[in-house]
Amino acid sequence: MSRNSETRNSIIDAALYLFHIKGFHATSVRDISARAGVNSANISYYFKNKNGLLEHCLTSFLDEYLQLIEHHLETLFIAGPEGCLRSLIKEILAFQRSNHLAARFVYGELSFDSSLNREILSTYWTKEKYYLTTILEAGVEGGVFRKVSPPMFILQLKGLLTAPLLHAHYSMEVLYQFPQEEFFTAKYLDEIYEYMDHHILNPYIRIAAGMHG
Amino acid sequence: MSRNSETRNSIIDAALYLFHIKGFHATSVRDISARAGVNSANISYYFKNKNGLLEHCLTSFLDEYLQLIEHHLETLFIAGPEGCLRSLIKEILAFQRSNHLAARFVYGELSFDSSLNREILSTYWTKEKYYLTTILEAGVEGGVFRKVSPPMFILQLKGLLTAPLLHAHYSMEVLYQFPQEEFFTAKYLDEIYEYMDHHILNPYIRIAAGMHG
Amino acid sequence: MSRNSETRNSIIDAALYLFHIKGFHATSVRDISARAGVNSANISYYFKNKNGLLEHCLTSFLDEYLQLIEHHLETLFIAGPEGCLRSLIKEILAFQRSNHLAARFVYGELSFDSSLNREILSTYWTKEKYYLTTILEAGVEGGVFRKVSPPMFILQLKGLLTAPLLHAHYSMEVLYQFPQEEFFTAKYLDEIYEYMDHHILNPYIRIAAGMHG
Amino acid sequence: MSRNSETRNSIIDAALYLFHIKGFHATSVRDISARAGVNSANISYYFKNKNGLLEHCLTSFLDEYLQLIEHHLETLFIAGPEGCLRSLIKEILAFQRSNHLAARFVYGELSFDSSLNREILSTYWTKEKYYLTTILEAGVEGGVFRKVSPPMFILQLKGLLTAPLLHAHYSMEVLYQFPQEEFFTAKYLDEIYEYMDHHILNPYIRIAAGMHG
DNA sequence: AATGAATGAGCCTTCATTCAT
DNA sequence: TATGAATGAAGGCTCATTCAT
Repeated sequence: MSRNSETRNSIIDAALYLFHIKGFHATSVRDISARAGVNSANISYYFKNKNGLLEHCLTSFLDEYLQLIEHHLETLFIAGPEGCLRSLIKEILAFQRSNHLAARFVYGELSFDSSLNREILSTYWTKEKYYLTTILEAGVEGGVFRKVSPPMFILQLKGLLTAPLLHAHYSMEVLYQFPQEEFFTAKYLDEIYEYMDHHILNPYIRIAAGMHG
Repeated sequence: MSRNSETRNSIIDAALYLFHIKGFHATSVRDISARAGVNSANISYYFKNKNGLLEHCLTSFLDEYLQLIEHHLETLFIAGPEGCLRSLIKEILAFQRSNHLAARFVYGELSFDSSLNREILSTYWTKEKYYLTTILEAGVEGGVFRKVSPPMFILQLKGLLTAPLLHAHYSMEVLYQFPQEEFFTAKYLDEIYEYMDHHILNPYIRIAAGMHG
Repeated sequence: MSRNSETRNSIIDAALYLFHIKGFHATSVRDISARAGVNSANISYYFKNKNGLLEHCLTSFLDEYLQLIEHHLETLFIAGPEGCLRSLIKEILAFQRSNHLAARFVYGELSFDSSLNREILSTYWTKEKYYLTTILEAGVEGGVFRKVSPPMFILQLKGLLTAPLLHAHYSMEVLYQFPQEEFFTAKYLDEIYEYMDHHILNPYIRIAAGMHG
Repeated sequence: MSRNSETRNSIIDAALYLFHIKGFHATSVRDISARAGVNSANISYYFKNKNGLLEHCLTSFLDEYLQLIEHHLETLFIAGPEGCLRSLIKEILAFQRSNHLAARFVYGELSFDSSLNREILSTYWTKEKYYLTTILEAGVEGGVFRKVSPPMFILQLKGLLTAPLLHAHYSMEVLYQFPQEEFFTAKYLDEIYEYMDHHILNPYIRIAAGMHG
């Protein structure tokens, strides 16, 4: 039951794709195994059951995501709160773009109540919140950020960061914006920067520095 | 097959609740009929099938939502683009709060690919986009709004407006913000106003008017 | 879900036959439904699941069996302990013969450990033991029975009564005795009577009465 | 494929235990291999398949059992029919007690119809019947036994001998008799002796000898 | 001698739906 | 209008078994 079997990987790939397209509950293990080109009993073999496969998809995505933030936090003292937050946002967008299958599915499936999800996700999001709050408070203390309410800010930031994921169909088919394209991400990043500039940067400093219009 | 049978209504209530809790695919027709206290054959009788019930839930929510915008658009010439947009945002938040069962489920289910959804939803969202764009362009033309890209703005606005819905669990269990409480909605509205002020209001006018910090 | 649907009855008949032939675990719900000529979902519909069907077969057999003993006990004061026990044995053999499908399966399946069986069966057997012990003790007190140990006697009696069931194949294919035939039952009943005469009847009374050689 | 591999033995032990607890069909190959602490492919390797393992368990038990009777028959001319039968019964009870895992399972599984069982078992039981009949007929001819019908007697004897096995749960949980304890076996042996005395010993001889009350 | 990977068949159950009443 | 009976399809999962190593 090696961690790097080809069968195992093909199952994960198929699952990510189908979960993201149809959602977890609308995807059958037979769907997954058919797409992976393997026998469906392998899902039970490698992940115990369908939920185990879900759990693996969730945690492996979230592990990487948290590591990204964690590693980034180390730059807080070098880059300062503003630089740190700015580059963090950039990297999160990039990360979501390169992992958009998992990302969309995690955020989508997340809305629904499942004890499984809740237990797993709470842990991750609590850590994420802690990291973000740390950056914010450092900024407020140093006078570079306004005195924002961290939860309120985090919720809005999350809304902005995940909008291209959660409204992907809408974005593409109604707005003709294609979140997967590099061009879009660059533009969208600028928008979030601008939001950030006006919303949490301390205006006096901003004006003093003559930054960002 | 009257439109106002008690049986019919109890089915809708049960469906909305369960769809929003577990999602469409994880909810069985028996779940719904059990919660509604009626025989499951009634679902076929009133809505043809499970998809018909879904369709009804989607469209009745979206109908009301679109009407809200539509009616609002009529105030465009009286209140002006800024006032119109401002009060529209307020009403959308209020509408989502009082219809949060349907709202959360519509946006959640929306992420997934289903020919049904696609057909139904595209029509609505296209109209919504048209209305919002109308307001925006009126504002830009009148000089009260900056020259923003409507799609980009709409996507961000959507992200902000739906964040309390789509990240409801996260909001409550990690951030301790409770989107259903009136207090929250009021505070969140202010945040969006502030975002709007900085993000699309023409800065010269803003400064001239000495408005909003 | 009426208690007397034809579908329901055909399922029970098929189940009893197959359980007794192949045993519970070797019988699939498809086997049962195929033999009953109904859709396999009906098993779930009428008995919740395969275990529920088993449980029904067990309890309905045991209910009838216990009632038989219970009704019989009422003759204790009329027929006296000896007559009562004698006719009880006769009726049990007759009952087992006319319900041999259920009987063989209940005693056979009983050997195996299943929390289900244990819970259900214990209650019944405890009652059975109580009834038998009542008869025995009445006989001992009245001097008509020897001072036998009730458990020991009951175990042997059980062994004798169930032998034609539990060793049915052996009986038929090796010994050429056919427990289902009336002739066999009559002969076997005599054998048990004889065992009873020598084994628990008080010898002094027996000799005095000049009974049974 | 040596006959005495440790792996092989651990499989047999695990199988005997699980077959006796859950029955053959309720026991999976994985259950067995897990309990034996070996890879489940070993079962194929050593016994061809699950049925082969069953077959081995049956035959190795029955071989030993038949040998026991066979060896015993040699004492017929020394000990005489009564002594021979008496000590045979004693040894069968002892044998069943020390092999109760296999014994209970063999008799339990025996009830069910399986071409496998039938083929295997018939041979053994036929031999057993032959041996027992030989003893009986020797006794009848010598005047020490009454003219009993061998099949009838064998069936009853079998019922009595296997009662503690086949009604093991019942015996322990309802009657509080524990067949595995030495004390029980001794007491039970006496009971069977008494049955034998009254049931097949020629009464004149018995009275003349003044034996056994 | 023994294993882990992989399979196809089959398991029990639940599903959405139909239909006579 | 509303129901209970019944169904065929599909669900997730476990099974005994094979095979290369």
